Amino acid sequence: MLDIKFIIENLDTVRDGLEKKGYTKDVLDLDALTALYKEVNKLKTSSQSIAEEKNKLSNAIKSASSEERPSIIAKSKALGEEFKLLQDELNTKQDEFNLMMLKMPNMPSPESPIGPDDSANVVRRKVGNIREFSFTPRDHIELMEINDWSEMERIAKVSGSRTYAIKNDLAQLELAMHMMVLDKLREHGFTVITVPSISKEKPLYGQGYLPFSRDEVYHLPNDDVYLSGTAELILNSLRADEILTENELPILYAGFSPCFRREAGAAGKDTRGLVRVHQFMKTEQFVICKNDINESEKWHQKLLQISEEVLQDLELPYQVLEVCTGDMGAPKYRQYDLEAWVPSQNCYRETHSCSNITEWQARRTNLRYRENESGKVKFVHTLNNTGIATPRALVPFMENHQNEDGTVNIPVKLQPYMGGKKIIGKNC
RNA sequence: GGAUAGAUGGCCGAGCGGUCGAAGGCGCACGAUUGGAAAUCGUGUGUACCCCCAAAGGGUACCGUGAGUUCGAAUCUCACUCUAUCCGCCA
Repeated sequence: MLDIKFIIENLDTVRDGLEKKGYTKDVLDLDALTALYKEVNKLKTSSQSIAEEKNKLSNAIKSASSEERPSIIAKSKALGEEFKLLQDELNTKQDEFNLMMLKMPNMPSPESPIGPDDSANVVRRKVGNIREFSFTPRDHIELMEINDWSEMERIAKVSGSRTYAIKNDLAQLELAMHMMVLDKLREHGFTVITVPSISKEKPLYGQGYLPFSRDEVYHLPNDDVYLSGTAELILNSLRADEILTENELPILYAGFSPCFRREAGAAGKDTRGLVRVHQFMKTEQFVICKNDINESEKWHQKLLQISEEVLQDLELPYQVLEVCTGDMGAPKYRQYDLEAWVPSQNCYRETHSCSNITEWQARRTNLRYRENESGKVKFVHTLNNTGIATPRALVPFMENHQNEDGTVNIPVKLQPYMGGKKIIGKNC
């Protein structure tokens, strides 16, 4: 959420930001928003002055004589009626205003490339060499089949499409990746935390998932709860409504959780294999820091660096993509995606998404801190980034590290988490 | 699933229709005292919003959430949420 006062004082900047993010006037009308804000304030002023008068009368009653009492009560009662009418109108307008504010996206960073969709994303750098195969490489599905690493067809019968079951060394590999990343994050000062995948509705508004994309999230109507698509959802609301001390910041969470996504908008995309599934596991990096753009940009770079280290430790070639204004989601100020090379698709595929949200989420969750020097209460900045997400990360992993006989090499950094194994597969 | 108890400020805790934004304590900040500190004493100590160019000032709301009763609600009524304990079930 943005600050309404900021919006009003910087109408042109905000209009420009909206445009860059792909919001046209018929989606979000700033003139209507400011007019509504003024109307709400007017109603507030008049309803508050009635409340004031009413309070005065009520207070007068206790000291009034029994003769004056009935007339004061009658007066106060009449004011009460008037108050209620105004209050109803105010509530309606206020709800309308709140909804509009919930729909306002964050302003993009001036550093972000400007463009309407992913075609305008900019490759900032490529790291690692794309391997030249001396044989015809297999895709990850074939590799799983020849090594007896999966039960893809059978699990589809049990659990439906876009689910996966992997076994033997590959199952161990999946968990090993998370352990490796959690260890790394702990070394960087993160608090390792495992969180539920069950969420009430409110955190979805806090994160900025709602009111934007209800279709994407699983809803369990019997209990009116939702299945979380990322630990970010939970971690973002974990400290909601608190006023932290500045000394507590930054708060660094390494959150592990199963994640659920309906993939409603991805029909027909990546239907086979491990790239896009309804349920997966993710270790998430989440940062809560001071309200200072230099501070949060510093953390943004730090998070990016950590996930680059992860891909480097996994010895995967990757590129750093800076996401353009039109392709980043509403909550985001600035976003990088990391994409690892997938030989069978002859392209880079997203493994990490690293975002600075600035205070946009904190305004929604009402998460603040008291500044040491000024004693002022300010909204925190939040940031999030993937640590590692499986099984997707297994796709570039298997394909890049495969040998001609179908075995897969384990990079040195991961070997301790694989019981010292240097290579996995049926033929080794 | 069944049965009880409960939800008050940063924390503990009183209040059970008006004088309550809320006693008292702890904590915290500032000041006095001290060579310095501890102890002691004094003062202060929530958030959001509205009016106001701003400051000063004035006002409204908030005692889990939402509705209701009343001239007036932390206090009474209802619903909901959450927490604790016991029983049952269970990885």
